[in-house]
Amino acid sequence: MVETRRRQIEDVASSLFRDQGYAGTSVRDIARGLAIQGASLYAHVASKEDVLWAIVRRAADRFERAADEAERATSGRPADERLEALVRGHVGVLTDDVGQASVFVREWRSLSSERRARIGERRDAYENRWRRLIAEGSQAGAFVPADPPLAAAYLLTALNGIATWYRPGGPLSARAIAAEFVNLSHRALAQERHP
Amino acid sequence: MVETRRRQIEDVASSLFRDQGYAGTSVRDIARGLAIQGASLYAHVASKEDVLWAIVRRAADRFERAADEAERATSGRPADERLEALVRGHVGVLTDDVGQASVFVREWRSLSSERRARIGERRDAYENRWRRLIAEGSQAGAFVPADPPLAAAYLLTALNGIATWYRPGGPLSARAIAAEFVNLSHRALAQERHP
DNA sequence: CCTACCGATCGGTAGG
DNA sequence: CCTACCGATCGGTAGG
Repeated sequence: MVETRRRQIEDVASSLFRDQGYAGTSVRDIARGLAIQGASLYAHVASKEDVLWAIVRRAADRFERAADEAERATSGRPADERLEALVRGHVGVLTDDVGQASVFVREWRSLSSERRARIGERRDAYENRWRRLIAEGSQAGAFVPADPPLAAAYLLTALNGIATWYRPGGPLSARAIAAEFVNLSHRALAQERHP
Repeated sequence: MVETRRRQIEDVASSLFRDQGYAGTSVRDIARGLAIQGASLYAHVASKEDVLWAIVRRAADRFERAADEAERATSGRPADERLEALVRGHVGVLTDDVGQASVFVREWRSLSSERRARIGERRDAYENRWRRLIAEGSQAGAFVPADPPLAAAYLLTALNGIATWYRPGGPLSARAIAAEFVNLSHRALAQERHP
């Protein structure tokens, strides 16, 4: 099946791009991971950049869907609950496919300028969801007043760090990481409730 | 002066490595930034990797010195004060020379395996200082109990994110960033004092 | 998916 | 610091 082969290519490429970077990975490296000749890759893809583009777009889709779902499930709830859902969703996307997610996080700058601009907009829109929530929570008194752009950048990069060091099957389960990162993020922002 | 030219090379290279990555930057790109021929660079450096190596080492020196100074200045003080000093020092290193710091943060993986292992050790030792402080603070009751490796990873990558988006002369001063990031980090870990 | 191949660019050297 | 140059590798194409 054509789709399946494309996926294999993207999976192998994700893992190589993650380890060596896009520029540091050759078309022949990718082909070697599939046990085919370098030139044979072009039976399936139009260019090296197309592979990166496909990976980045699919990852962007996943982050957006996770945020949609988190916001849907917690709409109307207090800001700290909505934050928890957003964090949990984001961490889930990272740990479910670290290769893909880390390429999204780190290698999107290697895209050609037009494509870079396009996912740049999607990244901004995604980050804006976090800023908005932080602004709302600050105004509602649920959060300690914070600068929304700075606090969003702080949180998101803290979470995205997972893409750098997480290994499935390692000593830390995805669940344990999510639990701790939810706690840290919650405490960083949420107002203490004094009983 | 030989030292000065080396510095110019490293500064130009830092900025290019930051924007395009080490693998995505050619020796001729660096030379162009100095208005000399690509081959002329080799009158000053032995290899492209030597330039990366020099940048990474100097950045590592600065992070370690900042942590030494922070620990010296707050030794014997409560854990939350020591954390503040460590955060402030780390952020200061990042904002004082973003180019160099971001190469340290992101491009050290491009070093040859022997050198990568050597700064890997230094990075581990640096991260261990944070883990140790978090463990001590957790035990002393100054911090909400946290998993030291996870919490250290969370904090450090949150701070290191500055290397990605900070531009000197931008809308956010280094001082304002440091203040907000100190607050966020403090709240993420510190036990509330109930009056 | 393969073989054969291409022009461009890479990091780096020789010799001034 | 320059000119002239090198072998290796790069992304990609032609033609099966």
